[in-house]
Amino acid sequence: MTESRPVGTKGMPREEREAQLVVAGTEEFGRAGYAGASMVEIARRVGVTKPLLYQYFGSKDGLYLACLHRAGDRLTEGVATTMAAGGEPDQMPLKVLAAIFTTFDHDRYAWRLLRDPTVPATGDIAAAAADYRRRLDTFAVLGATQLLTSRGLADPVDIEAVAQVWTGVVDSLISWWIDRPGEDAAAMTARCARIMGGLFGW
Amino acid sequence: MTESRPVGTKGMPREEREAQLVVAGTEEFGRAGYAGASMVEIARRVGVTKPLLYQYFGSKDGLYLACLHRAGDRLTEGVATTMAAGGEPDQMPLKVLAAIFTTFDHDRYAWRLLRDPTVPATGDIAAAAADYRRRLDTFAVLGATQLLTSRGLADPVDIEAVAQVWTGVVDSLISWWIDRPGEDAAAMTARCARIMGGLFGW
DNA sequence: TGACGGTAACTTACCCAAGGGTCACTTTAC
DNA sequence: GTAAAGTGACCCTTGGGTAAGTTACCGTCA
Repeated sequence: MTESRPVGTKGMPREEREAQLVVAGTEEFGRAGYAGASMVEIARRVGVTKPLLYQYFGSKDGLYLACLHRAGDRLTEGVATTMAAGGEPDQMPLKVLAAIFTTFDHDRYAWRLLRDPTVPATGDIAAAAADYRRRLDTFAVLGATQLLTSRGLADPVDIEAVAQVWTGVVDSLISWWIDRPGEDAAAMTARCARIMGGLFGW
Repeated sequence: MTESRPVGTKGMPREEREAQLVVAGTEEFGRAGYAGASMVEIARRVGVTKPLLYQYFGSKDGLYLACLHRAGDRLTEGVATTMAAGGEPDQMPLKVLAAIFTTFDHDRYAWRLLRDPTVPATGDIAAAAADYRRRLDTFAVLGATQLLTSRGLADPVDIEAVAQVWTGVVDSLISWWIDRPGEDAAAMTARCARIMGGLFGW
C-alpha cells in the first residue's frame, strides 16, 4: 500500500554487496584519506546504511583493511610478474607503469591506499600498509640498483632515494590520471613512453 | 604556597607565541594532515593550552591558513626568484630543488600543506591552497615547456603531465628527506645533482 | 501449488568518545 | 591597577559503533 519501502532486504547477496562496498570504500579512502573518509558516506554511495557496513566489515579499520588487501595484492602481484620477466634496466620503468595502468584502469584510487599518510601510526592497518610498501620498495630498490649501477652509481643511499622518488612518480602519474578519466591505460602508457624517450633517451 | 603554577602569564609576547604555534602547527598538519591533526596536540607541543590557540587564531582553519600562508609565500617567492634567474632548461630542476632545500631545511613539513588531500573541499583553505598550487604549477609548466620543446616534444598535455610529475618528485624527495634529519640542504642538493647527472646526463 | 518458518538482508534510533570551540576566571608583568 | 597571557571546565557537533527490530527471499512440507 505505502510507496515508501526503505527497509527490508533488497535481494542482493552478501558477497556482491561487500564487493560494492569495497569499491566505494577504495574510492572514498583514496580521495579523502583514512582520516577524512566517512563511513556513512561510503554506505550512502552504495545505497545502503551504516549498520550493514559494520555488519559486514566490523569497523572502519576492517573496511580499510579489505580495501587495502585487495589493492595491495593486485598491485604486488602485477609488479612481481613484470619484474620477473626481466629486461633492460631502462626499459623496466615503462613496463611496470604499463602493468599498473592496465591493472588499475577502472580502480585508479587503489594505489593511494598503500601510501595514505592519515592512517593511524600503529595497528593492523599501519602494519599491513607497511608490508605492502616494503614489498613494492624491494622491487623499486632492485630496479634502481640495476639502473644506477648500469650508469656507474653505486651509493646505496642514492639507490634508496631513487627508489622512493620512483614510487612518488607513480603516485603523481596516477593522480594526474584520476583527473583525466578519458585517458585509458594504453594512452597513458604511450604518453609515458614518449616522454621518457624524449627526456632521458630511454 | 602551592608548588603547582599551571596558570598565569609566562611572559611570552603574543607575536613570539604565535610564531611557535605556527611552527608546531605546520609540523602537525604536515605529519597527520588537516583532518588528522589535533588542536590540543598542537597546543601541547608548545606547552600551552587550547583556548590560547583559539584566542590567537580563532579556529582550526585560522591556524591552518596561517601555516599555509607562511609556507606558500616562502615557497613561491623562492621558486620565483630562481626561475627568474634563468638558465639552461635541464639545469633548472636542480636549481629549484636547491632553493627549496635551502629554504625549508628547518621546516621540512611545510611543503606538504599545499598538497594536503584532507583539507575540506571548499572554503578559504581550499581556495588558498589551490591558489598557491596554481602559482607553483605555472612555474612547473614553464620549466616543463622549456625542457620538452628543447627535446622536440610539444604536446601540451604531455607538458601538463610532466609538470605534475615534477611536483610529485619534489614531494617524494621531501618525504625522503624528512625521514633523514641528518642530511642537510647541501648534501641533499649534491645527491640530486649526482643522480640526475648519472641517470639523465643533465 | 500454496502456506510457513527460518535466515539473510537491511533499517531506525540510539550510545559514546573525540575533538572543535567557548566562558569565566586567575596570574603575572609593567 | 590594568592589561595581556594563560587556564580549567564546560558545550556541542561529528562520526564511529551498536541494539533491536522489519522485510523479503527461499526451501520445505502438506
